[in-house]
Amino acid sequence: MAQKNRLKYILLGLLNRQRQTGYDLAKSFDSDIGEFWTANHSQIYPLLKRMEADHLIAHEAITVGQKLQKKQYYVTSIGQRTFSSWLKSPSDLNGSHDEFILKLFFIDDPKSKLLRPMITTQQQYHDEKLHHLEQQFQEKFPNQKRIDQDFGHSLVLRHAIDRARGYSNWLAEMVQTIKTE
Amino acid sequence: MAQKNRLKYILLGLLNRQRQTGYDLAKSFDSDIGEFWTANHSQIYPLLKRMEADHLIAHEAITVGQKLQKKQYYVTSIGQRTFSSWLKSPSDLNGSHDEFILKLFFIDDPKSKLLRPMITTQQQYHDEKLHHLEQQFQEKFPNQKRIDQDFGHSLVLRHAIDRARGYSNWLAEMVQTIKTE
DNA sequence: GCCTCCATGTAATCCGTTACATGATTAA
DNA sequence: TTAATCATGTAACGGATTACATGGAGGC
Repeated sequence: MAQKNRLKYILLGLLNRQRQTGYDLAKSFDSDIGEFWTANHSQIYPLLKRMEADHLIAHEAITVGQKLQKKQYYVTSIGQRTFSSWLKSPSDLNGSHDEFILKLFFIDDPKSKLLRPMITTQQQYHDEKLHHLEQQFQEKFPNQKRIDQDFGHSLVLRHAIDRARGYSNWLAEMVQTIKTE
Repeated sequence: MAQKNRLKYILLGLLNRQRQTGYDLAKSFDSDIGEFWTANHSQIYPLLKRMEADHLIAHEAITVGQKLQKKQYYVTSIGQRTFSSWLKSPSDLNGSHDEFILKLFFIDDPKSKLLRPMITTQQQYHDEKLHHLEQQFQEKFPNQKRIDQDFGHSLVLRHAIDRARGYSNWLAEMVQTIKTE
């Protein structure tokens, strides 16, 4: 296997909100979800077929006008269980696509019981990561001379630290937002 | 084609610093560059062969001990031109792997003439992006009611804004750092 | 009638991960 | 002598992009 097939869960999540066609799903990646994830229709259509074969979704054929057939997909009960167990599973963020963000996107209810444990797990991870990065910086760039030797690397590492810090702050803010609700 | 084969440029960049083996290159992804990019040896070895066939790199066979042969790769003049023209080309960051960061990693000299134009291009991009995201937030979440309806989405969008803002600040700081040198 | 958008697919190709496979060197 | 590390590869598979391909609906 290559990746984790996160797209499958995105489609389940979107269909869970409302039944729609492959075309509609593809459009979502031009707006909303496209802010942090990409997918093409050529990837979506075959996947929908596979998901239907796996009984995660099903479709209803709808005729528009005289001839045009469109397939309106909806999530089966198996699909719903699959999706919700994915939401509860630990998120691995391997550098690029952030699975945590993705899961968060599908938590519509601010009072969801899932939120708090998800966030605290993520906080642990990010605190460790931040600490690791700061340690790396200390080790690799203890003085200005080293920074001048490896300038780009120092900038990138500093950026990674900034980002991790920003992430941590964002998580902390989120906890506050939930607390007051 | 699928991606942009950025790994090719990473390998060129690393080899440009010092000639080394595929094994050494693979190790880099466990430390330094691994902070923001991943690659396995099973991806690296075949790619090195292809790059050699394309005359971007060449190797010298070295015998260690009695039998062990290792291949020490180095960049050819064609490879050097390829690498430097990549450094100068516009960076597209399609959501996940950030090519700008990657390029920055290879700018060793804080006085490099490449830095300033690279940064200003990136600043334009990010200012636009930040503006776009803020506009999106205004449009989609004009009041608390909307936020409560689509809580996860609002959090994710807010995070994207935070991140873009952090990125912009980081770029601005970088300009300052360069200015004073 | 024509253009835009809706709607659905396949093919070719490349990228990337995991697993399989082998063997040499070196230091404890 | 044995374990860790060095060193290099291939195979299988799935993920993702680009291009190719077709046709209907609806508005002007």
